[in-house]
Amino acid sequence: MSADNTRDFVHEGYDVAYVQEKWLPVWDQLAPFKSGRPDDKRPKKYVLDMFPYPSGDLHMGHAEAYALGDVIARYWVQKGFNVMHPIGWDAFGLPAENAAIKRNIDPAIWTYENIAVQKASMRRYACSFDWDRTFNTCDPEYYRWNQWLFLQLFELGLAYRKASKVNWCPSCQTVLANEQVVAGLCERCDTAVTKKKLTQWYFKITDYADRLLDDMSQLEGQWPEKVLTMQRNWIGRSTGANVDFQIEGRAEPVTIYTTRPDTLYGATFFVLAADSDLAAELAKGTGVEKEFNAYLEKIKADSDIDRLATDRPKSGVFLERYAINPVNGEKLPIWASDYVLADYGTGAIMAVPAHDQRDLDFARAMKLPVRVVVETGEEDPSVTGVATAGDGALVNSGPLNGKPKDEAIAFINAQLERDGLGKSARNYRLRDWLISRQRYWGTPIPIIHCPKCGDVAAPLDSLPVKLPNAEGLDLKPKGTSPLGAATDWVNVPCPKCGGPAERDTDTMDTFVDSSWYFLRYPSNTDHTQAFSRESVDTWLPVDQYVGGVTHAILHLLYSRFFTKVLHDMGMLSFNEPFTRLLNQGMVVMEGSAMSKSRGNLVKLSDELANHGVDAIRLSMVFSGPPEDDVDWSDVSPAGSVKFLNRAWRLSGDITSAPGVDFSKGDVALRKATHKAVHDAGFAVESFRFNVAVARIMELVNSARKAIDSGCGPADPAAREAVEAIAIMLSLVAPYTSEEMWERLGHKPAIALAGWPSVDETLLVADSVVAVIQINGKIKERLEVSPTISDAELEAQALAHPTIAKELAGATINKIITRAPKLVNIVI
RNA sequence: GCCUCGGUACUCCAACGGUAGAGAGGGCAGUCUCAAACACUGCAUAGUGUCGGUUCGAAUCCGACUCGGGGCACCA
Repeated sequence: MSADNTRDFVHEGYDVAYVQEKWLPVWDQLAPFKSGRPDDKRPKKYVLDMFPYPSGDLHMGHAEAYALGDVIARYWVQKGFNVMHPIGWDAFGLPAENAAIKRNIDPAIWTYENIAVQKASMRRYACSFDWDRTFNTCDPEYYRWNQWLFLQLFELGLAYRKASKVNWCPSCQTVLANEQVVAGLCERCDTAVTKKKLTQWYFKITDYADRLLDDMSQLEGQWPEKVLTMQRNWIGRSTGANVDFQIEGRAEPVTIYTTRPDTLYGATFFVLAADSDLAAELAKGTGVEKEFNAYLEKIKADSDIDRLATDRPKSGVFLERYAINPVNGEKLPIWASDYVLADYGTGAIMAVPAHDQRDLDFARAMKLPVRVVVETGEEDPSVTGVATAGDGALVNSGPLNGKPKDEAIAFINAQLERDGLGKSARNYRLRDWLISRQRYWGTPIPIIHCPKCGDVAAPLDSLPVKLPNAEGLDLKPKGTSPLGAATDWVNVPCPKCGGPAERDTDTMDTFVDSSWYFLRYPSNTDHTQAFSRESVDTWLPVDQYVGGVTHAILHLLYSRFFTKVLHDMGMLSFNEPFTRLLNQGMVVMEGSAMSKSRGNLVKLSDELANHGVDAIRLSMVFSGPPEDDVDWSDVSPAGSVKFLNRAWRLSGDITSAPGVDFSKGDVALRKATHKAVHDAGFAVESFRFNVAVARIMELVNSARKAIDSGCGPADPAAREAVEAIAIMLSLVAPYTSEEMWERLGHKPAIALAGWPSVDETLLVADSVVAVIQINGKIKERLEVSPTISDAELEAQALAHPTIAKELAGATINKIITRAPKLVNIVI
């Protein structure tokens, strides 16, 4: 038996590794994804993937995210759009610094090496990025504009410095923004966060709280509802009233914030945040000063984790002072407790234990009175221990008696305002964004501290304020910025008075870098400005943003904030940076997140080596809805390889020549083709990529059958089907489809072949199956014309022997007919 | 505790209020082979978390419950 004979039994496949090597240089040369050529008349589409942090090579998570983003970008290119699909690197940050410390090398070297590795991997992964638009945030040409933007915010009063108790990560040895503390732990390293009093730089994002909240109406239906909800929660707007209470023995009144001014008559005590200045002031000189100080020490030692425990008993100290309720003159004992937060509202509250659970818990712990002022019909809170928050008629409340909640709130607000005792107010959970970091590998804050002139902006012509060379600096975290040790760098003359002054030694939170990077891609090589107005007007806002839900609050909120600030500065014409958002899920293994320590890590490089790029991309896209997690143990890359080979073999079977007139082809197969193209396109546009792939698979099956036992390989419809398969497959499997395209007699690049146009007349089926129901139960099926009338279908149904038999002797009450799909006879 | 998304066959997942099964994985059988793998063909898996409601008709809409994921959680 000769080798030639055996080959007949071994089905042909293609050499994945060879094909990958074959096409890359061709694509480099053709640059099918270059955007913004001057004569480009196609309408624009900005498709953006969240840029990666360069920590080592790409992993499975990247492979999923970039596969999905690529399907979208390639789809719009096929649909005739001028797509900008850029990539860059979010290259500042702690991992580089930690790696540098460990290996005693410059973080810059580590970072740029990793970027080179990732970039090469992305190219091999066939990402449709426009490589002429890339940049890294650690390039001085980029972070210079971070500094410029900082100074603009400084000018506007939106960047300011204040001393405050801040979140401190003892492991990272740096401060953290509120958003970076998750359940009391450092977002990055899961270390318990402590508090530290420090003078730090902030961005005044709270000035934009209302707009960040209200403008979300524009994003409704375009962003995942989940993300919008998370942002709303995070901003946490509440409406209520500020009310002034006199304090016995103090000239100045104290203002409290409440969301329930209607319950003012139900206040039975008054609580100050124990760590507030006012609590210390009121405790001073009283008999309980010692006790108060001891309490203060105790709560300072408590971590955020302790504070967040839900079953934590209430604690506090009675200050032996009294506040006067402005509406009824009652004396309310003043307590200091840690259940009131110093930095929310005014750090002081009126306690209404009957209608607030926290106040009730405190009242019960301290044996303080409870007075019901809203009749909700529920049981007495002082008995049940459950505060009643519902609506009802007010009681024990003077002029408010009998009014329902909303009316009472309006009434009391008006009265307080009239009497000068208070007014309606809003509060937010959102705090200003702390941007200083005590680390090396970030953007230096361009401020010079002068003993005479104070905080002075670095002159614009001195930008970028470059990082001092890492060589010779001790980068080990020690709680103060490593930049402080670079004395030559730190000591500069004051730009205002020329006297000796010092640079700010902190660097910026890397979220500053990522808050505007999407504005830079369109004019990434313009080093005279942060971004060119013209290019931004052309390309922005981003039409489609793709990234993980982990950034639902941090990055997306900050980017929206920056966009609004830049809009107000007249630099942007739009308010919201990302028109549409897709959050992809994570890649997990056997139900849990992949990690080295868990021992369930799947290496992307291994998967690519075993199955090839296309099969991995296909597996990611086909695994399920994009927003769901992919469990790698559920997917079969081998199955993807099998399918790609099946599709590829079709391209070798076609015997007609390119350009053949499809309209002469077999109608049945043509219908299958046009339906698949129509449905797959619709599925892609609605992010149901797995369904789009299923439609392609169906067409592959139909084409296989048609070629083997139907119209045959020479029929024009066979070519039409296989060309459509190749083009649709090009979104997911670029190598395979390019190879198919060549075998079909076409020139590269298939990426620019154009999405097949759909002939609407071919979307109508020849016949459909109608069901006949009796009382909603299916009894028979009829093959009918899709254009059959209700009357005709009904007549056919009633005439059907089985139906007629079933109906014999029965009274027909009603017949529902929905031609051409069903008839339901109710008896 | 509050908010939110989800529960469909052995597995991953489809299904404008109208035939529960598109597609895939895994399984079995056949064709091919000396045999196996590949490939091709065929087959099976009666299953919409539970209870109720609306409807001629509910996986789909409504309510309650349950389980699972996610978010928020002393924010007055």
